Amino acid sequence: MGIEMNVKGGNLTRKDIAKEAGVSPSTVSRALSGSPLIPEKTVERIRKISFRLGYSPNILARRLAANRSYQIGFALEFQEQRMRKGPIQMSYYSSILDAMIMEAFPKNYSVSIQPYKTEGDGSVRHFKELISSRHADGLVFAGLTQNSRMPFSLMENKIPFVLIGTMPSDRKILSVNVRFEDAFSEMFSTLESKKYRRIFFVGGDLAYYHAISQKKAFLEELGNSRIGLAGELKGDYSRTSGYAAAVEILKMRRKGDCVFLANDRMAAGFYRCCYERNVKIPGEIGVMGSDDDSACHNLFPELCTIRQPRYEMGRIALKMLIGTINGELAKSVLLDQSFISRASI
Amino acid sequence: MGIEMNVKGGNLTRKDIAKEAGVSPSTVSRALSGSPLIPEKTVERIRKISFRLGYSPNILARRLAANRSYQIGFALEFQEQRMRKGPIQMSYYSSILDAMIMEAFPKNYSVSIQPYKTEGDGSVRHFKELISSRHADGLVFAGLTQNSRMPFSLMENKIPFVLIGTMPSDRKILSVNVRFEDAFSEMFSTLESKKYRRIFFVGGDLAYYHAISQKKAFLEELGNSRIGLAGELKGDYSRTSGYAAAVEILKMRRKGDCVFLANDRMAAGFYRCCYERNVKIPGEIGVMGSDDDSACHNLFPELCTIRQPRYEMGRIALKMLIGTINGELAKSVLLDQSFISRASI
DNA sequence: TTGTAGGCGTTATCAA
DNA sequence: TTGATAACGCCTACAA
Repeated sequence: MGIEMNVKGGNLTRKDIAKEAGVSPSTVSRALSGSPLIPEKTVERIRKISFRLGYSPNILARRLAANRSYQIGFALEFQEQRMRKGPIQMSYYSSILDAMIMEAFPKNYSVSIQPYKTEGDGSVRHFKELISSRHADGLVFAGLTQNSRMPFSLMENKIPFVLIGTMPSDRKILSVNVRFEDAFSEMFSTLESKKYRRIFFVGGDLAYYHAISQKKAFLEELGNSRIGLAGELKGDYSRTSGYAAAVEILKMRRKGDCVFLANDRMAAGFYRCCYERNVKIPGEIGVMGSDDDSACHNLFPELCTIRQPRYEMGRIALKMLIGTINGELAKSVLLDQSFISRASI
Repeated sequence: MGIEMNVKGGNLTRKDIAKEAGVSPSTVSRALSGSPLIPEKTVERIRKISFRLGYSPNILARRLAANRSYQIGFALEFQEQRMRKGPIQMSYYSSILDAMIMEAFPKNYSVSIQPYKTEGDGSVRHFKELISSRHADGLVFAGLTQNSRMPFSLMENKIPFVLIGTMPSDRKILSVNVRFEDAFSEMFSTLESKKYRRIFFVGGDLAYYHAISQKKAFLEELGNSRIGLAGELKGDYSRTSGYAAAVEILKMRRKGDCVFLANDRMAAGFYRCCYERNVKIPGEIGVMGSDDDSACHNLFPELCTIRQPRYEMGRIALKMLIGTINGELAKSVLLDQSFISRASI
């Protein structure tokens, strides 16, 4: 025999199980949700019947009764220009998402991406609706620009949320961020041991906290080292900006120089320029990126980088958020990055 | 003045709006869900009041009443070995997910990832529960192995679902797949025009429909061309298997040879080997991959490849699924790939 | 054109 | 230890 399910036309409900077990619907509810009131024997019997009939409680009803969606929204901005190609830059956030899902799964939460377009206060209203309509119990934001007022408006509206990679000026706002100092310090001592003398800095888009904070820490730790600053260039995290930086840097470079780019993507642009001009890495110039972006694991020689604990950040953010939703107190978290020495220096 | 919201302690409901507007709750419902029964004037008034009070219908109640979750599950297998790093290979599916979300968004559906572990018939039961408990109205599967019985069991259990990249033997099962022939045909004529004489084939993991079908089409179209088969190697889609293939191929290669690898990842492994041995691409050997994987856009020289319309596949799969859920008839779809000529040949 | 009332399937409270 | 029963907030016949 197989499993006999849905013999009945409509939906199977508690009632059906109750009838089959000769108990009342509430007993079924209690038995199935692990209430201590019901004796083990009854629980077992009801469980068996439910399994045999293929019954599982209607989650929609449960959610309504609990007034909770058990859903976490991962708010990601989408760009209409890139419509029909990938308006959400999902691949960039995939490891964070991965972490959030795996963290949510055993807690019976699910994660859904909430795409949004920034448009003044409209988006705050949008999120407020998301919460009050119970689409989600809370939100995780990643990649907000530093000057966004969003977190404050969300706060005022009592929306449960956690920021990833954006440092709020208000302590009460929950966030998960990284510390740059230790990784840079390790990077510079490695560079010293490899006899590098000067370093170029190619920064990221300063609209983001990450870029600002990274630059600050870079310069600070550089000051503590015996490496000299060869030059400072602006980038915007794009591969083309890394390429453009390379064009300049390759002109100015001297023996014993290396370059740090604010993310691996830009480093890939740098590599490309070196490839085209037949400049040897690390022979003629050392190259370092940041993020340990898996898309850059294809570069040769392997790119030396600073790893962001993105998976860990996603995991913690979700944990904090669920805690907050359940009324626990949570505190913002700062994680350490790690310097990954590879063949490009 | 700002927006006055949630002055009331509990939740704002239809009733509150009804009272404010001097109508009954059902009128509010109808007005807000675009029923043709209510005159435009009333609708407008109710809408204004709702907006002013910050009311939006409780989606949980709506879902319960409709007996629909308005959620689509994207079923992805996770690997416990890779726990704490990214057990779901999200980045691989990110553009499909991106597409599904954007397609679902305007239709008021949301997409949530449903991680699962394959374990005999247990997973079918898991999915059946997902549906009967109304966690999701339907499921999208990507990357099932060809010999999986899953689709048939799902079918028997009347679970609405669509497969991406797995060709079911049963016509009644909905799927979105790609045709290989035209792209290969174009590839071979390009190779002819570039005076290539022989080609190596490095296949993918033959557990997948994609790999089987790809190989078949490759050999067929090769037969129609003037290019010769230099050798056939096995791969498993991993970078290391591409590297291993390279080791063999570089030994056997002659002038006028090129190689096709079943995906770009393996091609990246091939590149690495060439880099290490200082073999020039395409000077000493031409290289082609498949998928147009964005993670391989960092390769130099740019990798010639065959593009999978992954975004389009995700979009169509979701459209088909929602159609099916709503009782429409849908038909499986075969999309064309496109050959992307780049500097590596 | 609008209102009334029953139903959706739970959970939780209060009795028994 | 169990059983009624009232929420939960919306949708939708059916009635007016």
